[in-house]
Amino acid sequence: MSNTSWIENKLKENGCKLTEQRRLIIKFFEAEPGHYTAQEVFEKVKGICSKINFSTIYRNLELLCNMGIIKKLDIESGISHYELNKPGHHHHVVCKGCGDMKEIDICPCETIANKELKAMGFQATEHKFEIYGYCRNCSKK
Amino acid sequence: MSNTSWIENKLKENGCKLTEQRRLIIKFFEAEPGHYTAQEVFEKVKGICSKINFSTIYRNLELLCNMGIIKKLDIESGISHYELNKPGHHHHVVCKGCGDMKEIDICPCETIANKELKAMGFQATEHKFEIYGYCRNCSKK
DNA sequence: ATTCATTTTGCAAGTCATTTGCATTTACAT
DNA sequence: ATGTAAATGCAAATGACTTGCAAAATGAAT
Ligand SMILES: [Mn+2]
Ligand SMILES: [Mn+2]
Ligand SMILES: [Zn+2]
Ligand SMILES: [Zn+2]
Repeated sequence: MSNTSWIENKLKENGCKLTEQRRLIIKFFEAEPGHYTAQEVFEKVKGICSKINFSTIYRNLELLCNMGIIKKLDIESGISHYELNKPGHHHHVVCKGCGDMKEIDICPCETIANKELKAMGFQATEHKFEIYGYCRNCSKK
Repeated sequence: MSNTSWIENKLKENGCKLTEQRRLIIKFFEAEPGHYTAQEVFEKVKGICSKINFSTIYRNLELLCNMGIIKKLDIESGISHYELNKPGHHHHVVCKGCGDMKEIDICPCETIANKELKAMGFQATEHKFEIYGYCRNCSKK
């Protein structure tokens, strides 16, 4: 009766093996919700399993993305962030000062975009909405 | 009395020199409005000025971005697109089938996001809003 | 517990877009 | 025509990410 998360069950169901590395990556996302780069995941897991390799991180991040367990965010040009894939969806407010990423639930598609899309015969599958600027702390110089 | 564009004037005002390469890059964006990768700009300009180098393309794209003449778009993970920076701003609807990028003028910030941002004391400077999916042609399989 | 097919890993090397250092060339004010 | 700052071409470097492959680990079947 280990405290196996739904994630680990989902992996098993799909014929994936539960390696220490994989467990640690998952545990990290579950224990410290946030938006992380592959580098950050690597460093965190490396603290516990020092033999882990970067390619293992990438391979597992991709696997977890494909299974819908985590989500890849292209917030910053040239570097991906990953977050646990919560039900529903949300958008981000990103501070260019401290890098903090807050989440917002307002969604442009529900309110304004959908009718425009229908008019142009476009089948939308996903969308991105991010706001950049300075948070309260960073803007008070 | 050459038909010098406002862009070339702006460059001169800032002490930039008008090289053939620079002129050609600008002319391309003006003559064929669209959303281009550095590669695409390179190929187009190379057709006229065969000695042009990729680093010249990148250096000029950055320069033109910094001067607000063109805009860098991070639509696709890992590859930047550039477009002429029109007055006002707009957003994009991107077809995952044919790659076509249509522009839309509806803006989530004007209608919904601004009050939320004010409430959280966030000073927004920019935002991104993109919709992905399949255009009329691509979705009729 | 042992066996074994299959999956996963570590490692090293490879991509690919973009950047950088530097010697040479070019633009343009004088 | 000259001088100087700016820009270019070239080659090498970067940095995030990917891939091939032999060795190791997992877990289902004995
Ligand atoms: Mn989030
Ligand atoms: Mn556009
Ligand atoms: Zn949304
Ligand atoms: Zn907008």
